[in-house]
Amino acid sequence: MSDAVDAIIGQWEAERPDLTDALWPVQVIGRLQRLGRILEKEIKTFAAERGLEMGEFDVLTTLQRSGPPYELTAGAFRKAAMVTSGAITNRIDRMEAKGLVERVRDTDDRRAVKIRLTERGHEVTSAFMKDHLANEARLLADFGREGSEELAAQLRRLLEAFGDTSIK
Amino acid sequence: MSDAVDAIIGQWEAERPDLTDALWPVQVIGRLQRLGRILEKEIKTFAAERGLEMGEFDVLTTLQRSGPPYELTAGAFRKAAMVTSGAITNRIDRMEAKGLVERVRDTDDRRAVKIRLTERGHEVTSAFMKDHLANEARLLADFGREGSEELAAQLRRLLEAFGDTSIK
DNA sequence: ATTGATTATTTCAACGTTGAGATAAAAGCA
DNA sequence: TGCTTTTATCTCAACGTTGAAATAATCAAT
Repeated sequence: MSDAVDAIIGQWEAERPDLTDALWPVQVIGRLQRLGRILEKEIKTFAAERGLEMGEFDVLTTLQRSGPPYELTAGAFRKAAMVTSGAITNRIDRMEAKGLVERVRDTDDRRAVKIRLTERGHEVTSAFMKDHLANEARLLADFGREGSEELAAQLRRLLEAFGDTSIK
Repeated sequence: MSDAVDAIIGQWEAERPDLTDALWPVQVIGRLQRLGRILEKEIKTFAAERGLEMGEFDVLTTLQRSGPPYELTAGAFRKAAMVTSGAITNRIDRMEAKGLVERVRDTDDRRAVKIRLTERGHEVTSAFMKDHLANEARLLADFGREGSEELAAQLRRLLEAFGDTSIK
């Protein structure tokens, strides 16, 4: 069996035989890139159907899973979402306008801004999380749960090799 | 050992125990998303150091590996790069201004536009491909070549499950 | 041959992110 | 107490992508 990445590697071997021995990383990185893009589109569509931008979706789930008091600083989001500070300001502005989160000035450190999930934000998140997970299960249905767990173990090893060992 | 995704799943189990049985897809999809973002940033940085946008980088490599006559239609790029038609027009405009590619009207089908790699585009691509692959090998160095091949086999299975079996 | 549907690309406004600079508060140190 | 450095967030112009509408050429059917 072969996929799109096999085809790409085959093209390189034909056109640039001098690179043949150096192509092995493409087998992993090329596939991870493709899978990342496919999944991003799927989840973006899911979020859009609920009137949410993907980044907003991210903020809501990050807040809910953080547990009481359901608030995190803007900086914490920046790191969790791997985006710049401008993007976070922008997201929170939009979400505050929608009533999903509210800004609370930290009393100890007045530079910091805590983003708190509102009651409405809580309801919205609770409402879609189950469907979201069902959607992800659907995506992996053909691949199977067993295969998923095997694959997950290897992906964990790779993330560790990249030093991605914390959500902070 | 545990990574950022293990931490995320742990948070969900604590905050939403009702979802525990449905969390298994996150082990795969959460990790693929994180890896995708990490790799995207790495390659974006590599391209930027050579004065290229990531999308431009993509066009150059797609053209070179396609072999003689090093030309493809705009539509072929749209599909290969998984982006919209507007993005392709934009990319080609920029790259044409840089002298990396040129537009050639197809004589058979005059709706179609062939994008052809110029001599200069060829040189630029040849110049960075070796470094690009070395950079990817560096990223996977800790994970190892053997582990990479194992992982690649499973990722291929997953891509096939998603129906990603062609570069067309 | 004419009409309608389809296909390929371009145009363009809206959108979210980036990244540098600005603002402001806190921390470190003399 | 002052002074500098560091930290946290916001501001804003530039940038690339999206997605729908426009343009133009080909195909299909009668």
